[in-house]
Amino acid sequence: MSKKAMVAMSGGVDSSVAASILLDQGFEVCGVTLKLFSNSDIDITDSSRTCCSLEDVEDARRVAYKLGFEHYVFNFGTHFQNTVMERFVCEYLDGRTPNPCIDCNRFIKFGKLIDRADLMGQDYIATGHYARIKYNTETGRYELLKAKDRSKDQTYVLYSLTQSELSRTLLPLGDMLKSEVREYAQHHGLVNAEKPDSQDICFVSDGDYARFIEFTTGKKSEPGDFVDTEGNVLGRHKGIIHYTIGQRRGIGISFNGRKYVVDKDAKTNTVVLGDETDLYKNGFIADNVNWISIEQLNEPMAVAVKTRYSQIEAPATIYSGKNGIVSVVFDEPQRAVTPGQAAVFYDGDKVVGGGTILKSTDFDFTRRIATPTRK
RNA sequence: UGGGAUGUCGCCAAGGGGUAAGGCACCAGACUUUGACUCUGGCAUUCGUAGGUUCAAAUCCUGCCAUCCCAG
Repeated sequence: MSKKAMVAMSGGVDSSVAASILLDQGFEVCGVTLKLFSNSDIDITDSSRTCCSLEDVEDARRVAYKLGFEHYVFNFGTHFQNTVMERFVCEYLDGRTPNPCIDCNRFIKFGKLIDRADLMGQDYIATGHYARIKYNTETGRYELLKAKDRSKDQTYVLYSLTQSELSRTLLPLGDMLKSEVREYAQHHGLVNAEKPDSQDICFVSDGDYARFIEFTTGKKSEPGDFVDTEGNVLGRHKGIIHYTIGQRRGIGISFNGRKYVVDKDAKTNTVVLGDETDLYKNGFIADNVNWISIEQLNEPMAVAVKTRYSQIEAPATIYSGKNGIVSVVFDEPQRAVTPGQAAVFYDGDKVVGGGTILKSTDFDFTRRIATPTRK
């Protein structure tokens, strides 16, 4: 009897091709599209949004119909609001910079969806992510590996997957190039073969996430002071949620050269501006760590770290600390390490694990102590 | 009121007779399943103002206006 796989279908090419491939491989496939919010609830009037719109559901349904398998729509709206959206807003208000896509994967696509798949007697869930999962017989652990198509690799947003989630997940596109996926879609006459890749935060219209936060909380963000690294006031900012570490544009004040947001302080509602060189930090500490290739970090380990989605990883050493905290020391200082963003540790192609950046640190090599950069 | 200095894009700023550099800011694209960064492109028919000299003036001359500094 063939295994059952439930494919999370966004309506885009990737997940559609993933479903088709599983069918080729002999799985008993069903498709599911997640309804995460309705545009009108969150003040989106632009009907061309590419996530959760009616067109997307229709695209997924048409692919399912063409390939001949069942298609369902699950309404995860409340859950999405209580986890992804809520956290997104709170994080920004606290002066951090969240990555909602990672939360969505953790809580929705691989959390809630697996629960639902269980109820429906499914053996696996599958998605159109570009990454690979392999079982290592020596360590007895499921490993998350980079995709064949390095330019599309999505291991960064999947670092939070647990062993049990990995054991139940199929990622059929891990060994394919994006161009091959598009070709496949064309040969099989899938309606969305030419559909543009999705991007930006799905629940925010026209990229104005600050407006979303203000709409959700019903409050305008509080203007405050821009200060330099010495604490001198340089001007007024339009609310701390509008800025993130490393940001240059939108400051609205001209200086001799380029200035960047170097730090934010939610308590004093202050945004610190400085030069590019002020952005480089020697390390950081992370919490909420999830280990994948190892069970736990017993001794310092040399890894390559990614502190943002589109970034070349940097060599570093990770040390385990108290309460599951991990401290990371870069071989070379790295630019704009931002609290709230995910840090993912790699050992070659393998994801060792990852966590959330708590704060950057300046490691003083002469004193051999890691100190917080600023308070 | 004397004396001095300065007025070139929203900000800073080159240019000192030959037909308006550059930086910042801003805008638009590209890149991107987060926020950013980055990249590419756009951005003064005009140089406080009114005249004059010249083939030609932001650049020289004159008046006026404005701002700043020093005196009293």
